Amino acid sequence: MEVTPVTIRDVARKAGVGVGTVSRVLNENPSVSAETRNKVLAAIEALDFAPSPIAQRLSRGRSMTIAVIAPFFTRRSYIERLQGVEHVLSSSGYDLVLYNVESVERRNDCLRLAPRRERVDGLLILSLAPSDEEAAHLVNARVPTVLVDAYHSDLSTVQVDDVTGAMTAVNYLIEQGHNRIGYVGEVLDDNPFRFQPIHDRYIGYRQALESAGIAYDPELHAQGRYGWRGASRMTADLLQVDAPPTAIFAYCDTMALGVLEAAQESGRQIPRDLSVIGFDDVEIAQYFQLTTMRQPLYETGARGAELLMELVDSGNHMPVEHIYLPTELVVRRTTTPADTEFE
Amino acid sequence: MEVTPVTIRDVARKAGVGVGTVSRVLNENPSVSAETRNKVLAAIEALDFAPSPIAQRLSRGRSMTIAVIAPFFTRRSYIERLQGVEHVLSSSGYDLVLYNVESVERRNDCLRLAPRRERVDGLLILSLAPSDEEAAHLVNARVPTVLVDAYHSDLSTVQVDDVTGAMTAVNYLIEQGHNRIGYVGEVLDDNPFRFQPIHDRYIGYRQALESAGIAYDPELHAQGRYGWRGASRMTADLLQVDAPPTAIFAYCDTMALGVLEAAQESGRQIPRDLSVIGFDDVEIAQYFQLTTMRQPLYETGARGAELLMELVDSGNHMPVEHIYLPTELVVRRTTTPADTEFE
DNA sequence: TGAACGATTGGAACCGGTTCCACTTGTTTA
DNA sequence: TAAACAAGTGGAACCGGTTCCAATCGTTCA
Repeated sequence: MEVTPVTIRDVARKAGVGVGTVSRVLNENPSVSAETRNKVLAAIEALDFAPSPIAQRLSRGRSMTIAVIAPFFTRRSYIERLQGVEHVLSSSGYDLVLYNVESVERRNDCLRLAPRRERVDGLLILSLAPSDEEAAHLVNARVPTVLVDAYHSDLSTVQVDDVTGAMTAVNYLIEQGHNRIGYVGEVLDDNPFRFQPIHDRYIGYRQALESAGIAYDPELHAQGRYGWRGASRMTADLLQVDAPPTAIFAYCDTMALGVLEAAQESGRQIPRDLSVIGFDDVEIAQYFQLTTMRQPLYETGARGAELLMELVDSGNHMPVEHIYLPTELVVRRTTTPADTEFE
Repeated sequence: MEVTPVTIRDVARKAGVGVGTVSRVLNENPSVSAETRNKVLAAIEALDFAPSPIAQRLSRGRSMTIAVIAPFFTRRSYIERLQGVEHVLSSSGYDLVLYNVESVERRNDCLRLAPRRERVDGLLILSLAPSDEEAAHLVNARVPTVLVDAYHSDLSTVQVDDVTGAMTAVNYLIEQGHNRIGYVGEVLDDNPFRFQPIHDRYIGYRQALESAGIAYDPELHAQGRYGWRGASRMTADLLQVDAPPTAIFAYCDTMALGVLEAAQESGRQIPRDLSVIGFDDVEIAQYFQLTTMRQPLYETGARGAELLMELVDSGNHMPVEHIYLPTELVVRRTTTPADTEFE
């Protein structure tokens, strides 16, 4: 018994109508009489017919597919954004084709090749900022594109204001009386994926210090990779300088975990001896009672997908839009005023 | 300036050949003379032509698409498996269409609707065990299907032996001299997604106790949901019974975190007062120095994808295969022999 | 009463590839 | 020298839908 591919013509024959009529029934075209519609529906039922999405795509000239390019590594924040994207896309009938970016070559491949032809109706890029050349290529190919957690002036974007977020975090520490505030962050100069927040949060840190009249001390600024392990090593070094920091702002919650670990290993108590503030508010931050900047991860993904849907529906004829979602300071138990006396 | 869709016929005209020849060049059919091939390649280059994947799919009768159905929640373990899947698929030229399952209805929708017609060439289902009826439906639709982290006798599967894994974990605790061993797990009787490990790890726990001659004590078995928060609450209760456990086996690392938290809140020191062992070995387990059963998450995903590729290439004519990957006990710092004296 | 009109409907053409059959040309075989 | 054969190529038919144009038929309007 072979699988018999039932086509729209089989249905037409069975129902005694033309193929156009069957197609109209499938597409809920109102100009079909109730009687005819019922005949067709009965035939569809009897033959267990389902239209071929591929044939529909070819004849409609739309792929009903959105490509999502994401570096989903191991990091929680990418997952949460991806969930927001998936949720919106799945309820709008588009297929989500996932391209994972795990190397810089693949990043470049994806940005160059994905928009080729009518392969996809839209492109949603997570966290990867295209170069001017790449952006021009995307615009030129007329593929509706939205960037999430990344910026380019020529493309619509959904982001969080990382500069302001970082400033808020550092300002909070300053308000608490800290003035030796360390920053444990990602490597600034070598950023092959072009992650925007790496740059912006550092800027926010610098600006907060500057506007409070605190001099930037390179000794209190550590850069490195490898998540919490790296952060832990960097923090260990940071805590050994002559005038160690009384507070540390970490680039992300994962790195904040490393900060906490190193602080404990150096015999410090949190928050008495060191205030720590993270960024992202991923789930584990709650477990550690970590004070952090919440950024609406799921929402940026969802909002980006919604924007992309609008862009696709408009035939890519919408003005470029830059959406910023607010961050929020979440105070938990890893921060405290400077010089607090504990019993 | 409109986007001009360049077709194979434009290329044929430009190169002064027939469309069949262009198609042959595209598909690297050897029966094209070098001279003709060069003419065609030049025309392709000149027109910046790229074949339409959709048209290829329609005429070839293959969608070059694999649907991945996954409950990717918030849990790290799903992500790691998904990464393995993505890696294999992306290097074999198939598109990965992601269906996230976040509710039981969506689970049922996906299992019923996804295999409809030639929508996809293959189906990879993560962690969701189909019912007999659903499995029959899948077999009947002749869609190549592989289950990862789930079992059904009629479908190929890639799994870890959870029963043995759990036994290994509990046996280790028994060898360490523990005989009051608690189990903090997921709810057994109400398992709407039909997650297999929920059942199997419990069985392993029971079998390990039984073969060591230790009576199962329902008071030491807590069931609940909501990740570490739930586990934390359950553990708090468990530690208040008359003869509290000296060791706890947690269903997964996330729940083990809750166990650790509750133990600390009850004033216990880990591992002196309570040994804790988890399952999965996700990244955070290293941070906590958690003793756990490592299961090869990435590898199960990758292996499942490879198996699916073989199945697809064979035209779905391969015998059903059940692959088991080994688990491994990873001893870190949350377990210790019973009655150890610490200075 | 005849023309004009709206509601339905059939089906050819089309979307952009692949594939197979027929045909040409040059070479080898009997 | 004719027949057989291989290599290379053109193009119609096809994949399974959608869409548009033309045709039919019962009404409505002048």
